[in-house]
Order: sequence, then structure tokens, then C-alpha cells
Amino acid sequence: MHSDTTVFQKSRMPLYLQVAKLMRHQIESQAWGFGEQIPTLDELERTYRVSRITLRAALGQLEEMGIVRRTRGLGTFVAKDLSQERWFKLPTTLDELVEAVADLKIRLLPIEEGSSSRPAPSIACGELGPSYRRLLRVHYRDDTPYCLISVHVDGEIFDVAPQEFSSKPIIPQLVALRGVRIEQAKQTMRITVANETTARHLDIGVGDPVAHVCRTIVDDRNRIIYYAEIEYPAQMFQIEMDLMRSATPAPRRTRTTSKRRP
Amino acid sequence: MHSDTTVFQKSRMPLYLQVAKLMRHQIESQAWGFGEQIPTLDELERTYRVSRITLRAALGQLEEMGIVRRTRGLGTFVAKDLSQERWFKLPTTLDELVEAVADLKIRLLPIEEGSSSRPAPSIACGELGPSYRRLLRVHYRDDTPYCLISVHVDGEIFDVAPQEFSSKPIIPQLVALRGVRIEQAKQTMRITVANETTARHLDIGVGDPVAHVCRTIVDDRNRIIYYAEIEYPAQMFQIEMDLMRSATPAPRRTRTTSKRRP
DNA sequence: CTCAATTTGTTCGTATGTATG
DNA sequence: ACATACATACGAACAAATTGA
Repeated sequence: MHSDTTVFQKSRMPLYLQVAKLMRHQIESQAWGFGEQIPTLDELERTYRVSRITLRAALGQLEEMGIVRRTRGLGTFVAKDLSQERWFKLPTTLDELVEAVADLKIRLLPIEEGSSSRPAPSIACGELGPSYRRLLRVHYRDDTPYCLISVHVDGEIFDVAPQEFSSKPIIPQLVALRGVRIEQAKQTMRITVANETTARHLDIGVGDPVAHVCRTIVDDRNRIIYYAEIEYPAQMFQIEMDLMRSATPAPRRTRTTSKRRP
Repeated sequence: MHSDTTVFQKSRMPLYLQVAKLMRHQIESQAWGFGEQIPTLDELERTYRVSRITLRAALGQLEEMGIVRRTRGLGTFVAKDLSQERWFKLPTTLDELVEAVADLKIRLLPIEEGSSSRPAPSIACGELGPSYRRLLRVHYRDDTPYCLISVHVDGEIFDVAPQEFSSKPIIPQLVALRGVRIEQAKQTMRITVANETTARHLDIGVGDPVAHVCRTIVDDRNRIIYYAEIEYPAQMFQIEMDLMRSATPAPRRTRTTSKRRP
């Protein structure tokens, strides 16, 4: 067991994994720059107050993931630019949402389609409709999965174009549909952990942190026409917020193609 | 080592900790309700495909944290309502920000005051001013820490009322200050891991997930007058977003006391 | 009160992983 | 690389407490 006055006791995670996470963060935050040499084992021993073997185990983890490259007699070097891994920015308006999924090159993979599943559980506003269609799918970018979505779409609306809804992004279609008027749209973000299913589909470990987003869209009859639960690997995830935006609802139009403000 | 076809292999975290996290999530999501009995060891063995000993180690973790209570011959019961732990909602507008810190009963603890520290590193807009004052502090609610803040305030502004700035929430004072006109305010949220310092102050484990918020406020001279990096324990954290809010800046007034819309 | 069913707690043997010096 | 100590994980059997018949 390790020594005494460290802060590592609180967590029962193996020491070398805790250290590996701290090192990974050093690289992510560019305290240790891409391509640069990281401190020597002697220095790291003093910094983290753990044994040499523990440090080697931690570095072994990072090397296995291709994050560092070690050469005897030379040193350890950062071999992957983790500062670029946080590319996904969660849309914070309906317009952004339409733009985002339209712009990104994503591949949709239907995984399991218990087509006529139960209505959506919810922590939100609006009333449940009589029937829903459920889709479970994974979004990819460059062959790497970046989110797992479970979505319920109002039955009547889905049946207008089942093929389209099953194979393409749903939000843009909802917004474009004549006869559908979106009255409310909200989402909530929490930090949770990956379960077996999520871990498998997102290629992460069970218990790893994920961003859990819960999104609800309500039409002018006050009916929930879209309810989605989405999970993103924490490392890829980011939200940018403009604190000066108006807190009141504002313009009704969402189909607009207007870009940024002039 | 454990058997075969489980998904647990990907992570090198001890199996019992992975299981503990999954069970904790069951309780948090109220799949296992407060006060209710959770499945028996035999059932859990089949569900998670792990040995009795591993389950007991996992349950031991939860019992240690007061989350479950075990009685021989009776069963294991949920002893804490984790669905109430996610009370903190990150403000998403300047108005909310002012309201939030004003409303909450918080205790501010100055911890370390390298008063005239270096200017803020930034991933944002606006220009750096000539001098900053840095404060590092922890916010408490009911004697439990819920965030660690490192904030840089423009030197000139800080010196107007150093006592006030050091001991009270900063944002409301900035907003109320005459002669200061807030032109931009943005924040970014990421999911990172607790380092030794953060873990100590927030009473969590090293490597545990935290919500990392980076907030910048710029005045009408395009100068950064406030730059903060804030860390929240992931379990307490939540963001609620209204997707229908206008994407364009909107009203300038922020000192207003107007409540919700009528 | 006793009995049986249920459920958690304990122990043994064995193997591997983690951590120190 | 070695010696040592402790933690993790399995399976299986057995012990002890609780409940209700």
C-alpha cells in the first residue's frame, strides 16, 4: 500500500489509475504539450508522491492508449493531441440543433427497433400522446461513435415518413414538417456513468463518466412529440453558453436559414 | 479474475467499484426507490454476472456511504434519497447568475490569497487588462462544499471595494457597479477529473468526475474584467436549457429585478 | 414454539493484481 | 528483479438472522 499524507486515500480506485487520470488531464489541458517530453520518473515521484512502479503502471496505461511513447534512455513523450478530442459542442438552441446535425457528417446505425415501445418516461413539461415510435441509435463521426440516442417520436408524426425518420436526423424533419408547430423545446444535461449497454456502444468503460442529455419537444397542442435521452462520452463533450442571451422566449420562427448575426 | 463475456473488461477499475457505480445509478434514477428493498444477492449475481464476494464489496461501498442498509435475513434497503442530490442548476444567463448567488445561502471561505497573481489564462474573447486580483474560494451549502472557484477580477475594479469583493459573491457587485458596463458574458462547461487540490476541497476522490466551468465577462472597452474557473462535483450538477431562447444578444439591461414573464 | 424459507454474513482455497522498498 | 504485504475476484459451502406459517 502507498505511504501516508497523500490525498489519494479517499478514492478506492487503484493508485496507478488515479495517477494516470491526472497525467491524462495534464496532457488534455496542454500543461504537457503535444510532442513534448513529460517530466522524468524522478520528478514525477516527487510530484505525485507515489512509487516508481506505480508511475510505470500509470504510464503503461497511457502508452497502451497511444497517448504517450516511451523510449529507454530518452524519456516519455506526448504522442497524441488530446486537446482536440473535445470537439463536440452541445447545441443550445433549436436553430443550432438543426444546423448541427445537418452540417456534421454522421452515420446513423439503427441497432434495435422495438418499434412500438412504451411511452416516454419524462422529467419535463407537456402531455404524453397516445402512441410513440422508439428508435435506439448511435451517431458516428469518422467511424468513432460519439453518442447513443434513445428517442421517442409521436406515432402519427412518425408514420408520415417512417423511412425518413428511421434513417436521418429527426429534429430537422420535425422542424420542416408542415402542420407541426413547435411550441416548447427544452433539454437538461447531467453527468452520469456508463452502464453496460452505453459502454459497449460508445466503446468506453463501464462506470466511465458520460454526459446525459434529456430533450423534450412540445407542439402547439401541448403534446410531447419528441423525447430523447442521449449519452455522450465525457471526454468529447462541451457546452458553450452566451450569458447575454434573452431569457424570454422570443421569435417563433425556427425554420429560418438565417446565419449568425451580421 | 472474473469470468468471460462481461463488458467490464474494458475498464481496469476494480470490478466491485464498477458494480457499485451501476448500483448507485439505479438508486439515483429511482429504479430502486428510497426505502425499498433492492434485489437479493442471488438476483444481483445473475444480473451483473459477478460473484457474491464482488457484490458484497460493492454493497459495502454503498453502505459505508450510508446509501444502503443491510440486515442479515432481511435484505438490503435504500437508505438515502440520491434523487435529491442533484440540486445545483448552473445559471445560463447573467440575470440567473445574479439571482442564484444572491438567493442561495452560501458561506464563502477564503482559502489562499496570492493577491496579485498573474493574469488569467483564457480560451475566450476580450483583451487582458493590466492587472488582476485573484481569489480562490469554496462555496458551501449546509456545511457541504459544492464548488471551488478560482477567480480573477480586474485590479482597478477590485480595488474599489476590496473587502466586499473578497467576502461576497462577485457577479452581483460587478453588475451593480456604476461605471462598469458589461458587454459580453460567456461560459463554457466541460467534464474533467478532480486533481488533488479540488478533491481535498470538495471532499471527493482524486480522479472523480467534475463539471469544469470557465466564465468570462468583458466590459464595453472589450476588456476582460472577470475570469473564473469553477469546479463542481458531478453528482450535484445539472444544466437546464430552454432551446427556444433567442440566439441574438437582446436586452442590455441586466440590473433589472424583473421576475419571470407574467 | 418450532419449522421452513429467505436472505445476508462468513470462511476456505486458489489465483491474480496492486504497491512498497 | 526480488521479497513482501495487502487487495481483488471466483466458486462453493456453511452460518446466522428474520419472517411468517
